[in-house]
Amino acid sequence: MADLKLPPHGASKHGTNPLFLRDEELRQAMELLFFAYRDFTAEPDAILAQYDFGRAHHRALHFIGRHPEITVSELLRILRITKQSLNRVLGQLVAQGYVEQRQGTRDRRQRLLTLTGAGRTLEEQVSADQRARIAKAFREAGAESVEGFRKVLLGIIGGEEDRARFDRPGAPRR
Amino acid sequence: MADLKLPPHGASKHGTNPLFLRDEELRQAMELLFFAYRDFTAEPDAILAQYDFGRAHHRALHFIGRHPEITVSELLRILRITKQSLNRVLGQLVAQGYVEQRQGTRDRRQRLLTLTGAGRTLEEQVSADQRARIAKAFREAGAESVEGFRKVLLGIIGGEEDRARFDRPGAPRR
DNA sequence: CATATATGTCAACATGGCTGACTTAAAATT
DNA sequence: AATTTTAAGTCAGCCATGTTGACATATATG
Repeated sequence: MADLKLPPHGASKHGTNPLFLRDEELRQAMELLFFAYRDFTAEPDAILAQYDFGRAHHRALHFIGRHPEITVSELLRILRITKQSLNRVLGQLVAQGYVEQRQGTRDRRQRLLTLTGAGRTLEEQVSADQRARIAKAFREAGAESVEGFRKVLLGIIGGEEDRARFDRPGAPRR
Repeated sequence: MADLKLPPHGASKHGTNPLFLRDEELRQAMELLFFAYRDFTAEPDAILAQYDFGRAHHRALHFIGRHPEITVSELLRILRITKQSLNRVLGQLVAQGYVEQRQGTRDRRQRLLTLTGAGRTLEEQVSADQRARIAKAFREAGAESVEGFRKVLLGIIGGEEDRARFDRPGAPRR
């Protein structure tokens, strides 16, 4: 694969060889992901900077918000970072009153994480632009396109565990 | 927006209030983007590490590959990073023979960037998993879904300039 | 000729990843 | 009951990649 002899990647937008067309299609998709993600994160990053927080804080706020009483290990599994990295961020969020830790009852080793009121407010504020951006894109693209968007992104996600997070009750079974 | 009183973000998967349903839908989309991007970048990052390169190098390789003779300022505009950040990365790629710089002919201040053979080989290798991943997702989701995926991601991208990059000759005009 | 533009460079700093080593408390196993 | 495993936290240091600010050079443009 690495030593295929190919023309410059951008060279055959209108080429006749279907292999090149396919490559062009795939590389366009890569770029779509890059640009969308770049613009998707720009605004939240700017708002967070005012709180001396970064994208890492937002990710923690988001997933704690979505899963009240989430355990530290589950959060680590989702974010795929080390516990040292997470603890730095989590410590700040707890110290500044955005996240609460409670000892688990079934397993008292666990520290269950939940947003405080301030935490929910902050998350709402930080994600407002992202939600508006997605809403606009969904509205413009239409319901069918939204379904396609979901299907393709699900296909890109690697683990069955993570895909299962998006099972929808009323969705067509395929 | 920040002081709306909402239940925990994950609380109303089957709720009856359409506002909550909408919020849930939007937040799911945010997560889809997060997980897809996380898994999309994991493999390339691992391969690049063997060359003592990072994701920033990959982005440069990708866009130089897609746009041979791209100028530094155009690359900066795409990546939205400072020229100091780019130069660090670019310097390494040039020093190690993956990227060539040529003086522009029309404007001799410009340094036109192009991948060398080694650069193309490296980019091919690093992006192989990404292309395979997208190809699999496209294949499983079907052509209609791919169209929807494109439309939604285009809607997420902010600037008209960047959207124009994806104009397709044969695409339906809507 | 004066000014604006494209590029490069030096220095210092911040964020958020990482590894490795070690601790504590509680659960699970033997 | 003793041992081992697990969940979480901590300290120390490293690295990649972003930032700002100041300044330099060559070339294009008015």
